[in-house]
Amino acid sequence: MGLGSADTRLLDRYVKRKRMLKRGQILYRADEELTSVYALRSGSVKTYLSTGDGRLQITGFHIPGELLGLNEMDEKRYHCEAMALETTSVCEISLSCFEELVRQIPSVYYQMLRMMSKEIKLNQELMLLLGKKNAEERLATYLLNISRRFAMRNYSPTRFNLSMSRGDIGDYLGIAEETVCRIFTRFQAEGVVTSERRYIILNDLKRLSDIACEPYHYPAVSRASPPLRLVNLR
Amino acid sequence: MGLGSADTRLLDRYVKRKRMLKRGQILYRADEELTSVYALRSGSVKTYLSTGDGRLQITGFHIPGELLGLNEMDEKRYHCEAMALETTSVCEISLSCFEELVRQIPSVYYQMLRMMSKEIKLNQELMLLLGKKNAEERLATYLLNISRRFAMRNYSPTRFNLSMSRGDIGDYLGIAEETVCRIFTRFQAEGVVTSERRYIILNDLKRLSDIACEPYHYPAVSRASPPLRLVNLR
DNA sequence: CGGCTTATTGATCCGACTCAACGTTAGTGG
DNA sequence: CCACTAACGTTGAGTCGGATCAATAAGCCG
Repeated sequence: MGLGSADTRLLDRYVKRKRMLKRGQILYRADEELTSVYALRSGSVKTYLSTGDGRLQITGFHIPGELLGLNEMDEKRYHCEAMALETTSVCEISLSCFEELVRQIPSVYYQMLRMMSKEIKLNQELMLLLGKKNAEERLATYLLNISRRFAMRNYSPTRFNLSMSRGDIGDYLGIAEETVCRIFTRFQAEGVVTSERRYIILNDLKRLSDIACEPYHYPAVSRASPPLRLVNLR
Repeated sequence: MGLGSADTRLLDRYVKRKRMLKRGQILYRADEELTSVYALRSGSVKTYLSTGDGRLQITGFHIPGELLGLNEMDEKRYHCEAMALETTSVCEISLSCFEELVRQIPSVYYQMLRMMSKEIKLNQELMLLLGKKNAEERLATYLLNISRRFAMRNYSPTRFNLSMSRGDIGDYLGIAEETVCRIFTRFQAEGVVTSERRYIILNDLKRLSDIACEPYHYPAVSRASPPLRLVNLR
């Protein structure tokens, strides 16, 4: 199902160059022609869409191992803008090289479908959140998603550092920065989480699940197949 | 890029059976195993996700020519529930048949990527709407999207019948049914639209674009490549 | 150390929700 | 074909969650 290590090594030959981004630097802009796809090696990236008058909606936070730019097959043009949240390293793979790769390793095609399918699901969950949940439910849902994501990578599901600001969280959850703060304070007062700026401890996953209005999953159940790794991380 | 008519005829052999649905009937449920994909022939379908306590978010309205169930490659399990909005006819294609088809016509693979890519873009636009737009902007955006969709199929972009109720529109736009009504009334008072229950006339596309906070496109510019037709319609 | 970004808290206000009532339409069964 | 009924659409009144504006504190980077 995944690529073997031989495939990974083969891929190394296709990698054009590594790029380092500092916090706030832009990887690509909306409407720009799609020339490359990017594999994230370290750091993190936000992608977002904006209205004509400057309001923006963050559509996703991306972490090492993920591939950026593959959702754009339809028009060969980036739809979102992508910005580094911290010092970030990506591998740039030119589109022609990537297409050559797909010819050599056809299973990548199927992997792409799976990745896009997963993205669609994530997006739909986010729509449910944006359309129907209140601010508390939004933040609880968000913290649980982060937690699962860390658990999947064998990091602690209950203690972690966020790479995004309160404002970014708000722009992702469709609420104001101030509301994010207030609810962090409220959760802290109730003992559900401990938060010291970007360092977060989740004290009660069960209660968070209740607040988020989601069924409770015991942490670190990673029955799902591992994500596709196109590059060696770090 | 698209399938030829020979391919379409070939596909006919793979179509297992046609299903007729009446308004309110369910095509598939969330968490059900993915056994078939469905090509919509006539009518319309809504897909939606729901929270544990019954709130729901409509993730899309689907019209003839579209393929349902292809977003589920990741876990081979439907993620949304799909319900007919009116009397609707679909072609059921079993998953094994579809996989056989893909082997015989590899271009379908690429088409699937394009379709999913387009869906991701639509979903992201909807996220921006849900996260950052007010009720007026939401309804204006919605009416314009419908209009473009009709224009693409050579129907009138300014006069049409909606197949969904006010409640459905609200559940799609993340606002209450009553709010949808009020804003229809307001738009009507301002002369931007004329609405007689589900029959809608858009009197001023330019003004709608301004309200929606989107750049104005002259109607019926369909430079985009036509959608994939897997079945003959009607 | 100084300037800048980020985080937090308070006060006020408003858009949209909820609840409720009522008119209208379409669908059903006799 | 008509009467009945349930679903749909509309409008009003009152309320409230979260936005906005504003001020201050706390880190962070050069």
